[in-house]
Amino acid sequence: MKKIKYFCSKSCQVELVYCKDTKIAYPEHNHVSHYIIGLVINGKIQLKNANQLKIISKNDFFIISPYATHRIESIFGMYTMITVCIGTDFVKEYDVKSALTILQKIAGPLHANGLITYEQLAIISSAIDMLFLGVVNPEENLSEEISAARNYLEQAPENIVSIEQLSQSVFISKYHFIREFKKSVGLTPHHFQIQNRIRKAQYLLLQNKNIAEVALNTGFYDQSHFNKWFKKFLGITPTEYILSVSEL
DNA sequence: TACCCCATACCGAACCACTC
DNA sequence: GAGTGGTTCGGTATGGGGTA
Repeated sequence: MKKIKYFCSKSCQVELVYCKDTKIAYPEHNHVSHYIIGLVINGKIQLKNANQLKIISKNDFFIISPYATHRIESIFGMYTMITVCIGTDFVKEYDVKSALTILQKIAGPLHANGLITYEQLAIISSAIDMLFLGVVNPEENLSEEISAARNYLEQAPENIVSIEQLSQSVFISKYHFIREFKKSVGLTPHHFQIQNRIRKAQYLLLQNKNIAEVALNTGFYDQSHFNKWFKKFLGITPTEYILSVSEL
């Protein structure tokens, strides 16, 4: 089995990522429209979330709300982890039973192959339960200006737009804009834009578009730069990503 | 397709000044 | 003191070239 395996639905509303014996670190980022449930299968990771550092050990789980900026570091060596990403729309439109059915469909074979235990499956299920019970609520505390800029970068990350243009569009100075954006969103405008470009690229790659085409359609200058950022955010190259994806 | 290298432009953190 | 604008400068993303 490959070190990273992605399982996702056509709509990308439910996605499972299995990272096996890896040291991949994920830089500061957030997920704009997904809840994240992570479970450490083996080893330990360090999670920085809401300015708190936490050590997540074997069989510990964590839940990340949409827009919550976080970072994962592998300071304790190799780790194995399962991450379940559930779209906010999915949580609104479906019930916990639907989510657990999908989980069973994906994780069943992993369990059958001895990659996760029954207990670990149960931990993920209870975390999904918590999500649907509304225990986890995303915090939103944005000014109108920052919200508008964030929406723009979310909806059209491929557009080439400078910080200056962006700040002018919301009628505040660029210096103040960068400060306020980072304070509210957790990432600088540029990082947030790149992150959303990578998300869009993931989606386009699943539509069988070729890598060079995806690079250009997501606002990157060329494939070389696209590859660099893709690997920085996901730990693997676009080709490795395509090879590691199984659709449900 | 996946990397690497390097010069240049741009971003953003830190600091300071100004206004209220 | 808080909020905001301006400046500086180091870091890094970009642009453009290359090789395997």
